[in-house]
Amino acid sequence: MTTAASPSPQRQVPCEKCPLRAQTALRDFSQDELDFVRGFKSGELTAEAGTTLLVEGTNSAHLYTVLSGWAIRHKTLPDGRRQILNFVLPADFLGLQGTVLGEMQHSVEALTDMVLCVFPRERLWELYRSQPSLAFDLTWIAAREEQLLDEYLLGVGRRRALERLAFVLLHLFLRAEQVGLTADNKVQFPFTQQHLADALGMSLVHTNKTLRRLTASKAVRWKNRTFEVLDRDALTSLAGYQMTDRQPRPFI
Amino acid sequence: MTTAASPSPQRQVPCEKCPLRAQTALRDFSQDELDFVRGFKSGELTAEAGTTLLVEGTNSAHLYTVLSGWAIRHKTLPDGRRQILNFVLPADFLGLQGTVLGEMQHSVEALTDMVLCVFPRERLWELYRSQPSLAFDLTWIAAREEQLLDEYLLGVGRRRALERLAFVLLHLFLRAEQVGLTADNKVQFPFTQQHLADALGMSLVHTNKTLRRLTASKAVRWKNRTFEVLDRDALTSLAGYQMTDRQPRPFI
DNA sequence: CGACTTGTTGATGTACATCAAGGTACGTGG
DNA sequence: CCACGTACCTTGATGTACATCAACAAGTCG
Repeated sequence: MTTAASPSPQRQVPCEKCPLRAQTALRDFSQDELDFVRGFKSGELTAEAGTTLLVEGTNSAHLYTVLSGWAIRHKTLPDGRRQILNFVLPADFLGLQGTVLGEMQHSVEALTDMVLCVFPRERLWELYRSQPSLAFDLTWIAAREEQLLDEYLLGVGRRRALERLAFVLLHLFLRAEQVGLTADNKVQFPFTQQHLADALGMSLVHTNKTLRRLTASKAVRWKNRTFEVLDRDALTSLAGYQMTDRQPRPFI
Repeated sequence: MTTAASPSPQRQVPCEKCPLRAQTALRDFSQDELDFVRGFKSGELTAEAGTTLLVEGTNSAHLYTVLSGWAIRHKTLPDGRRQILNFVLPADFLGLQGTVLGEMQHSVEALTDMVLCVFPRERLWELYRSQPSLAFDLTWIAAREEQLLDEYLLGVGRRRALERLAFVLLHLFLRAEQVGLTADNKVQFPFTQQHLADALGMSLVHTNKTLRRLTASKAVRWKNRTFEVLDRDALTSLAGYQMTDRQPRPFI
């Protein structure tokens, strides 16, 4: 029962001062876009670590942009086996699938305390009518997510444990770096080895053994969920290759 | 060197008589949308079985809607291991990822002779400016694709061989049914067990053994790539559950 | 010319031996 | 108590090897 670690204590951030906007990896908005988004935003949501933000099988009236914090997107089989589909970081957009398909087909769970920007789903149509560039961004976001899933599917389907682990850790590190969550080639990951196992489609024990093999290679360190990249080239080569974004990333 | 089996011999189908439009599973277009699409369409592409339509790592100037035929979307690791990301059927849309992210991150290969509707990628922006409903459809399509990948990732990561196979076969059968490619609970699948193996993330041998176990269950038959569902409930239960679309499907 | 035989090839089916990954159990350490 | 580390055994999945079977091409014979 920790209290949420909001960036600025209990005051909503006005869109024009959105902390995400400082990120170099994100594209700039025009004044018109900014005005629209300000009107579109209906509030902020502060969620504690452990909260389930979206539940598989339910409808959600909202769309979210993550302002701070980490989450996972996951699905669970009837008998409890769980697959983490991907990790959610600041600037990520949540809930599109629900808009489009009715009820959510996956759940989202906060790994840390989070702050999210909230948009009312029923007004999404206005966005499409009046803001083609933002509409395009939403498609962009969905397509990028799809690309990411392609990559993960390739990994889970065809890569061996060590490559798969190296790939996912490298990818998470790069994403964290993009949004300024790294320092000194280190990140504080908010997840346990069990989470990693669920993302990799492997058992906890095997994940542990593989992680041990990986650290033995001296390319990385893992201590108390602090992940440190010692030799980025070595890690990249263990992972096979790395994914890169080629365009400034939009967000809403 | 077979000649393509076009639906109507060498004559381009006008959009208002698009054969896909007859499908009940697809939504209707307004006159305005129809007019736009007619102008947007730049031609038709006939591709022979075996052709690679889109190549990982290259840019493509076009977007496609599949009018007829089957294809696979796949990725390959440097050492040749291949993962089929999903199967492409009539009414599917191809190329969005490329628009949005620059070069394609996956390849698309025709499994049968195909006819595709071609749209110039550089005019996509007009669609967003003047046709918000079609823009929304594109987002819908991307989100639905994402949902599908979620499901496949869950399967490859967490399901056992038999469930996974049952799930994919059931899913493909249902998709084929939606576009009218089944009769008598039978489909003529255009792919070999090797393709199935690459989609499931398993070896050919194990796929074969698993397929044998599945047919032994009397729920399905598989003979010369003809797939027959004998007991849909049994198959569904082996698969765990089935995916269903809840809304009329758009297409462009 | 047409029917039959032979050779080739690609897709399957099955039998091992082997190995990567899973599962259980029981440690440690914060 | 929960996350992590490891040992030990089990098992699901792989890889190799080889047999079967149908489709198809080429050549042969009546």
